[in-house]
Amino acid sequence: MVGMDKIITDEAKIEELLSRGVEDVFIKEELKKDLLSGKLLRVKLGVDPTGPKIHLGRAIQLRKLREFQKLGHQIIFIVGDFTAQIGDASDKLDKRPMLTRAKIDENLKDYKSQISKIIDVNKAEFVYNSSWLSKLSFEEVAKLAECFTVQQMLARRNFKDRYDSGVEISLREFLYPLMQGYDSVVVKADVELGGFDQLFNVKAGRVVQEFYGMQKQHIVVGTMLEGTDGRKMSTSWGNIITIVDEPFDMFGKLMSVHDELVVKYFTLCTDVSIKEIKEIEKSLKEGENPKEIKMRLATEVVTMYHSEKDASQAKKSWIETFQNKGVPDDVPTFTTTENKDLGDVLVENKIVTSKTDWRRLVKEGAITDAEGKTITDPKIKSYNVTLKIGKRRFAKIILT
RNA sequence: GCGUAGGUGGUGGAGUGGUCAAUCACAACAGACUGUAAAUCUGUCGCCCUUAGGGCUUCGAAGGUUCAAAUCCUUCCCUACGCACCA
Repeated sequence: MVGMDKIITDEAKIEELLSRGVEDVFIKEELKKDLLSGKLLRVKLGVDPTGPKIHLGRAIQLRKLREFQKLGHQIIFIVGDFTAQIGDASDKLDKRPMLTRAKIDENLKDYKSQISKIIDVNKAEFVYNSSWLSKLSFEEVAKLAECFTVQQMLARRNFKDRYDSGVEISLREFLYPLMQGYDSVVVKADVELGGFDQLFNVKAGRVVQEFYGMQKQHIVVGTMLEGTDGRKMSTSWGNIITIVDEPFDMFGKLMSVHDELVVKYFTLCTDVSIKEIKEIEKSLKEGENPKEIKMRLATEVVTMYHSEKDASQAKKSWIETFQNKGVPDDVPTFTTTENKDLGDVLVENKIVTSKTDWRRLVKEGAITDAEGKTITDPKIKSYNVTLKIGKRRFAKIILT
C-alpha cells in the first residue's frame, strides 16, 4: 500500500530529524544508518486519550512523527484506548486512577481530526490498541510478565520514589510498560517515538520485542516542553496550550510564555528553520524586545493550527485588547430586559461566578464600559453597553 | 481479621471546645506597574443582603453532649501503611 513513495535519505534532513527537539536516540548510529539506507521503516507513536485535547507538548511527538512521514516512512499512530484505562505512571507521583471506558470514548471523540492537523492520517496506520490488548489471554499476559523482574520495575524513578515513601503502587501499573511494549510487537515497529517521560515505557518495547524474537526497535525520545509559566505542562496547572484552542486564546497564551522559553518553543513547536532560530536567539541576546519575538511565535503557531488569516486577526485583537487596552471586535453578546440587574445577567451567563463575585469586581473598579467609564454601583440596572471585566473578559449587553 | 495514621475550602496542608468562613502556601481573580495574559508589588479569594455591618450554609456521613463543636462522645462509611492469612 505504501512503498511507491520514495524514501528520502538526505543526510542533513536526517540529522535534523534525529536532533531537533530530541533528547536521546537509541541507538543513534544504527538508526541513522537505517534511515540513510533508504529502507522503509515502521515508525510508531502511541498516545493515550487521557484528555479530550492534544496540547503542544504532545504535539511535539506528533510533529516528529510527521517528519518521519515526510521522509517517506510508514507511520503508525496508536490510540491507547486500552492503555489509557490502565493508566501510566510516568508523570505522576500518585497512583493513576483507571479511566472509565465512557470517559475514554468521550476523549476520543475528535482525536482523529485533531491529529490530522499534524500528520497525514490517510497515509498513516491508525489503530486502537484495545483491538489486540483486550484479547490477550491471561496466559499470554503471564508470559509477557516474564520479561521483567520486580527489581527492574522498581528501578523506574517514579515507582521507586513511591515505593520509598510508602505511596501505594498498584500491580496494575506494572502492567503498563508491558502493554506498550506489546504494542510494538503487534505493529512490528522499527522505531518508537515518545517524550522523555516515556523513556521507561519505550525502552520496555525493546525488551518485549526481543522476547518475541523480533528485531529491537530504535527509540527517539523527545524533549519535554514546559508550560507557559515555565513549569511542567500539565492540565491541572492550567498552563497548557492545546492545538484546538481558539486563535485569540492560543495567541494570548503564547504571548504569556516565559521569555526564557521562547527559543525552545520555536524549536519544538514551529517549522522555523534552525538557522533562523539561531538568529532569533542572537537578536534576543542583543536586546530585541521579546514581545516582538513572541508575536512572531504566536503568529507561526496560530497559522499552523488555524490559518494565516486567523493569526493576523488574533494578533489584531490581542494588540487592541492588551496593548491599547480597548475592546476587541468579537465580544460575546447577551440580551436581557431593562428591569433586570446587570449583575444578575452576568451571573446567569456565567461571566462572573456569583453576585458576591460581581460586587467584588465592581468594588475593585474592574468593570468598565467601552468608553472606559467605571461602573461603581453594583445594583445598576441593565442597559445597552459593552462591558470590560478585568483585562480580558468582555460582554455586550443588549436590551430587547 | 488485628493494629496504626488519617478523611478540612480548586489543590497541598494548619487548626484538636468559643477570638474559625477557618493560619499559611500554590492556583485563581482584581488593581498598580510594564514589553505581554510575563515578572514584581498591593488587594481579593463560601454564598446571600444596600455599606460600617448583618444573615445563611460548610471541615467524610448520621446521631449525641454542650450556652457554644472542624475540634468531645457513639455508630457508620472511606483511604493509606504495618502485621496476620495465603504454607
